[in-house]
Amino acid sequence: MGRAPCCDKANVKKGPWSPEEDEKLKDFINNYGPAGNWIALPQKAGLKRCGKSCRLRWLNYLRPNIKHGQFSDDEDRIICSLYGTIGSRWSIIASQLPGRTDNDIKNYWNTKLKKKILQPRFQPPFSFPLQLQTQSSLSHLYTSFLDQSSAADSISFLAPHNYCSSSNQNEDFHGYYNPMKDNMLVSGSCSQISYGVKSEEIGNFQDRNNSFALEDQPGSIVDHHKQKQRNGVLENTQLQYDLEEVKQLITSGGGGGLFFADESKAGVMGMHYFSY
DNA sequence: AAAAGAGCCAACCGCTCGTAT
DNA sequence: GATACGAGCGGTTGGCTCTTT
Repeated sequence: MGRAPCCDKANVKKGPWSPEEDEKLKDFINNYGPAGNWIALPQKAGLKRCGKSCRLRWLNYLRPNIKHGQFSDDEDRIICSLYGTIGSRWSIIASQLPGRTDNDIKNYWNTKLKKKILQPRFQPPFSFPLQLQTQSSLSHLYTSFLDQSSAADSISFLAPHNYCSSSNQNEDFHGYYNPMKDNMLVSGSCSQISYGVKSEEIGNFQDRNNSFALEDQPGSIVDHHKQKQRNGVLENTQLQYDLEEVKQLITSGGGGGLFFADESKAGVMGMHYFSY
């Protein structure tokens, strides 16, 4: 037996709210407060709506100090930064932006901000093969990658024929680029994209001193970059994807374009790659 | 001017979590 | 500890508006 419905679906109105309904809801909440029992509210307020619908309408539209309209650059930055850190936890992100609702931010991210920030902002210091990898040959590439690494059950993020990067500023991740030249790998971290010659062990390779900063802002990003260059060797960070997940991630990117990693496994967010 | 496609956003759905019993 | 239930959350959708052809 399933769970009892929260309201009588047959007798509740759906769809856009009318001004009269808005007034009823506002009046009721102004008189009795927003807290309490949302399920019982519609009946008390004389509304033919589901309690959840009332709650949503109040939180996203009717409550005081709601901010609608254009997001500022500062708000953009906060959203991007938090998304990079915690992912799509919209309610938490909204809590950092007074007047904004989680729904608003979610819509804004999905329709505008995501496209905006995924525009490549810099050119890599080398040329990638121009032809796009075909779906049919993708499996060969990452299969051979697995074979070489002798890691049959896990693999680091691999982006065949793609330039990979991360917008995450807190966590370090290394993504790999595996172009036709088998001896070259590209590693991306939260602060930099590097490339180098693969050594015997997958994941350890010599930095060819062609690292460059992902961001040109002052602060820890640049410091981190220097630190990496001092070390000379970039170590691998296994992200623990199994083969099927890698296939899924890569193919869901359509052979190019972008995808977002599952941060619960990768420990990073905002990972994306571009094809050239 | 009309049709088609893309963009946008309010609202819904179904799930998880926390709490009371 | 098990169960029931409301609150809250994130993903998705439907339909309206805007833009392009």
